[in-house]
Amino acid sequence: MKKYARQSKILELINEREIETQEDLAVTLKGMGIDVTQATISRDIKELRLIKVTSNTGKYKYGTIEESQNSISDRLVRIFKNSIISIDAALNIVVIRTIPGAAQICGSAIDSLQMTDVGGTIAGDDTVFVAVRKLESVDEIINNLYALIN
Amino acid sequence: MKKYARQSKILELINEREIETQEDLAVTLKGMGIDVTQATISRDIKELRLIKVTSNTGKYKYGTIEESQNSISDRLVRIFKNSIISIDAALNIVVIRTIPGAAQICGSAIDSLQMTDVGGTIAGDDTVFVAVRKLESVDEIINNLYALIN
DNA sequence: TATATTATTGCATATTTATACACTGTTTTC
DNA sequence: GAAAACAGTGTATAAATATGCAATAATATA
Repeated sequence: MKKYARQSKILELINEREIETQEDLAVTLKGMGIDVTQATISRDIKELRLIKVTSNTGKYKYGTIEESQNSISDRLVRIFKNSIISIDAALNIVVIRTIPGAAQICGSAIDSLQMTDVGGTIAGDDTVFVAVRKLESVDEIINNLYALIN
Repeated sequence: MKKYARQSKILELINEREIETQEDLAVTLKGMGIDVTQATISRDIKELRLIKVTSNTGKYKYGTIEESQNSISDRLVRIFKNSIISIDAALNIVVIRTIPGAAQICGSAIDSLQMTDVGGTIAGDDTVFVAVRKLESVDEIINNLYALIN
């Protein structure tokens, strides 16, 4: 039973190097004396719950969910950056204008940020209304949003 | 520019249904009037940082890193369950016996749990030593480990 | 110990995913 | 406003991944 020894090495390897494919991993392991095929690695990866993530270079690489934690909000930030046109306020409503069709996804993004004092959001096609609980918090929320897109 | 509207729908869909493949997603979107090919979805999935996870049924499905958070330690638990033979103590050292070859991965797993008062671990082939900082904490750590495998 | 059961793996291949290239529409620059 | 630079997408296909089946090894059972 050398399954766990192999899986242990796999975890080690994906932390140390940029492993782009399962074949990659198979070759590397072979170089370390662990003889295994891509098929088995596919099964190992499923068991270990490894995921394919984009590395800094834009290439795909294997990683763990844990280490991808950080980049969770990267998605949201990217979406904001690319689709928000303006942020404004009308009393306790923050009004966000987006490029056409992007309001829904910006709304979900804001929801997922779970900012304090945000009561909820509603999105049309190119506009999001963010309901703020306290008038005093409006500025802070706007600042936070600006911070994200800069 | 309907990219963001589409991506928004994609996020919605993978939360509502078990989307197994990109083709799956393409067909579903088509049914909703959003005409798109698998190639574009591949690109969307990269941008949205979606991942392929195993659903309850053992099948693959697409999901977000966020929602996979919970299952982080599932991997460790599974490994423990399958490879630990016994847990014992010698003064401030917790001694874990595993099936041959599995000690390394159990060691990493314990490290990643970041339990309080665990100074460090060292693993051979079928044995892990866990150095505990305080004698009083040994029992608690052993209990925690037992809890994991039951 | 012999037999039955289960787990692990490779091989071959079907399925799935990523991408080079070309085309179109949009934005920027001069 | 024309030219240039860029973003988004489909098509076709290369590349990568998952899996049915069969063989083998490990484990449990009688």
